[in-house]
Amino acid sequence: MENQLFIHNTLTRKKELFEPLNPPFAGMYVCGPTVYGDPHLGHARPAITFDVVFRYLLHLGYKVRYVRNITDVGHLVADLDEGEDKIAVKARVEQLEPMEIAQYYADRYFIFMDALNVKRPSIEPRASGHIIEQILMVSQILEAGFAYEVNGSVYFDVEKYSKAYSYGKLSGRVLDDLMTNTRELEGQEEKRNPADFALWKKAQPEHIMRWPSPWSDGFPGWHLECSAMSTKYLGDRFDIHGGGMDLLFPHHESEIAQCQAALGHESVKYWLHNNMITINGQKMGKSLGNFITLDEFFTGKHASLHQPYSAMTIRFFILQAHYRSTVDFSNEALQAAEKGLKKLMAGFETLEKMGPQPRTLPKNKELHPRSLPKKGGEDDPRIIELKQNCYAAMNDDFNSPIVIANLFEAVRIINSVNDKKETISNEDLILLKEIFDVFLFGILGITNDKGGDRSQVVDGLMKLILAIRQKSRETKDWGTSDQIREALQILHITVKDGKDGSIWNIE
RNA sequence: GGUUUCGUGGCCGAGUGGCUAGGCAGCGGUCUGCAAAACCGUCCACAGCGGUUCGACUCCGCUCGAAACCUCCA
Repeated sequence: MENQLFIHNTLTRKKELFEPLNPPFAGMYVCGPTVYGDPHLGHARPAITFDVVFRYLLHLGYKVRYVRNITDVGHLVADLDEGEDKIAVKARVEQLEPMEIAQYYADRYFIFMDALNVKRPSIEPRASGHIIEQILMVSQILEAGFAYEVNGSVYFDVEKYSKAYSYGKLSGRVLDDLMTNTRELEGQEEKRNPADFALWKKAQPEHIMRWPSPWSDGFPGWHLECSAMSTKYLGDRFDIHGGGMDLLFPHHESEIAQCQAALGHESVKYWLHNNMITINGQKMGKSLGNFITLDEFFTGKHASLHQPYSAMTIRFFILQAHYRSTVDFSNEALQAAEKGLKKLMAGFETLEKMGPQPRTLPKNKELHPRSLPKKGGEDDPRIIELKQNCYAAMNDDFNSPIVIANLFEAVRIINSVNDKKETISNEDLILLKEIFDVFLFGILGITNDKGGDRSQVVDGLMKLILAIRQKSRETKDWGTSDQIREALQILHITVKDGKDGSIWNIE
């Protein structure tokens, strides 16, 4: 199978063939969270999006180094580069060390990402641990002549940079517009141009988070950490840089400028951006105050939620949309995702129960019409096609909705075979199982998160109980059999009677 | 105002110049002690107006509407 992976590059706005700079290695950097609040649904989108990218690249055999930062310093509360550090503000309010806040929320982030089955990246560097690298980069930019120092602060000279390179190439912005349209804000008088951004800020006396530098005791500007850390861990040229679309400007635009100025060339080959999650048509975001935390989703404790939703429901919900589309949150949509996922998992369980079957030798002439005739010993072309479709979908800019649609088609075939409406070969069963293992579990990262209480004891008890119930059914003692089923339902154990006995699962 | 992007059936959400997306919900049927599940069939669509074309939901233009970014945000 040829795996020609095409990915959408924001820089060119086209799908491009993915050719890593140094195969079989692939480097990927993704902007991680600023740890000053509980992770919400919006944080889940990029984490899951790039988790799937990570998993697929690994599946294709690349040796991937995936770097996702933790921002624990440098983001200012408001008013551009003037103002207070978010984490410091939170620390003062809660009477804690800033690092205590960062640690607490970083831990919370990891807990919830683990629940969503997001693989841990190869490296998760923190901005506060890379002050030296950031200072070095400021020096490089100063030496290159694309920055200037004023009163202990250092600013990037956008106007001068624009004469040599293109500031705005990623976001499609024009410098003239930026200069005329940037708002006049307090504390901008140090800058030569409103479009300039801070590389290093001198700390005011009350500012808690501060580090010594050649220019002042201060802290790094908020675009710098990603440039410094990506360079440190992935080199001055690497393959993929990802993040939310809301970071396109000014964050990623400024990263490009910083690297170009400091290193003399751009460092990123492919820029990937995931779209936003909306609620009532608006972006779910911290600043709008319309976000729902992952904790609230899992517990159902939020006014907008009709019920709790499991981590896998959230993951599946996000993967049902393409990563470059907005996805609108609603209870209806989440419930549909929950049911769809349940159907998919039930289909897989059915497949496992069917297990390897002896090949049916004489081909039944009365097969279901949709079951295509098979030549001797050949695999079912539909199933081969499913597998090819899944690869084609992933290779087309990670089109997870199409992969899922094909998995539902696989479930249809499985159920149809289970109902004895058609027959497939042992090899086909194995191939179907492989498709689920590779795509649903391996690449999309779905896990079976139900039935957490299952143990050997429970399995044994259930076997006994269902055997007793089966006896009552055989004697048409419906009272007893219904009583058992209802009692089990109260314990959230659902029993379904099929042709070949009863099956059960814990809700 | 500028930049970027989008408007698909009851809801969510793919995709393509002519051929079924898929899920959830609905309707009819099969199966079944009942229930559930499953299977089969089925209804509902491409914002509006022009243009290009043998043919457009798909390309182009305009209109209307929506969002993101231009200030921290995933």
